[in-house]
Amino acid sequence: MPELPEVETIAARLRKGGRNHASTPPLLGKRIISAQVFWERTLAEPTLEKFKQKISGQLIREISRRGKFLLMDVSGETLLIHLRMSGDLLVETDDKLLSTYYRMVLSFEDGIRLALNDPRKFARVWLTANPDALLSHLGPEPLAADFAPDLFYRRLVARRRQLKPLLMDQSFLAGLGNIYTDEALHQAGLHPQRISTSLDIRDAERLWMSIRHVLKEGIRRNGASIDWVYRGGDFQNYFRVYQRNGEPCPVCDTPIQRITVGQRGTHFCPQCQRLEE
DNA sequence: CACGAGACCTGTTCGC
DNA sequence: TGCGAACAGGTCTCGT
Repeated sequence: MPELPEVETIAARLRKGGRNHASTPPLLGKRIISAQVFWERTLAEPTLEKFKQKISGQLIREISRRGKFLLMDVSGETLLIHLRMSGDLLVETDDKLLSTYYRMVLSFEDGIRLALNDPRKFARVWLTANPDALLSHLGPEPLAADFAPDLFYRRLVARRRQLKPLLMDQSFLAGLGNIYTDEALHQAGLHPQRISTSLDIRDAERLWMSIRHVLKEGIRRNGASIDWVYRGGDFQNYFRVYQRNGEPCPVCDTPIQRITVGQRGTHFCPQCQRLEE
């Protein structure tokens, strides 16, 4: 489910509380009373015993995001959550029933709970004093002020790879997944299988702009909500190519095509995104 | 180094 | 209707 805009939306909701439809209290400044883990592999680090003991009584001091990781600072340590394919975080009160797909629940003071809902069980949670061990391999934040187009160009031509798998490589750039990569490449008019070294500075600048534009739009729409994992965003209504195979390209009306690139379903316009000039 | 296949998981949708 | 295959917003590890 979650790429950068979805994780950013969730982080903001946990920080400030839910706005629009679902009104939930902020977790910032709240104290954790206890933890329950229903699928052991969800907890990557430390052991279940140590985790329960260390997390109890902790105050949430800060909530942030790096790439697709959600970070919650507690005293001396950081709680990191990666939602992978089907994870979601729900804030609720403890008179609600636990869902079958809850893999971990943190109970806060005032009867508030944070539930990690994750049907496919891919999500992972870490509690560590050294979050950099997990985060240091990540590439730049695409929305950061110091992520400049010329830096992006240099990184692109430093490797010889197809654009789509390269953009989704978290060590190259942190935060893009299948949806936003397809959308950004379409907007930039670049074929997903175009080789990175073949780009000139103008191509790179266009792609830089498209990536940032698409991510900002995603955040503005509170992320995308598709399938049965609904979370309140509506960016799915603004997809130009993702899961729109057969539908007309919004730019030129050519039917959108679906191919497989790097084992991932890939959507593009064969007219706007040509392999060779 | 780059790439493909297979794992990890469960649920939905599609095709016969 | 039923049943298997394909597919799903991610990442890791292994072999070539």
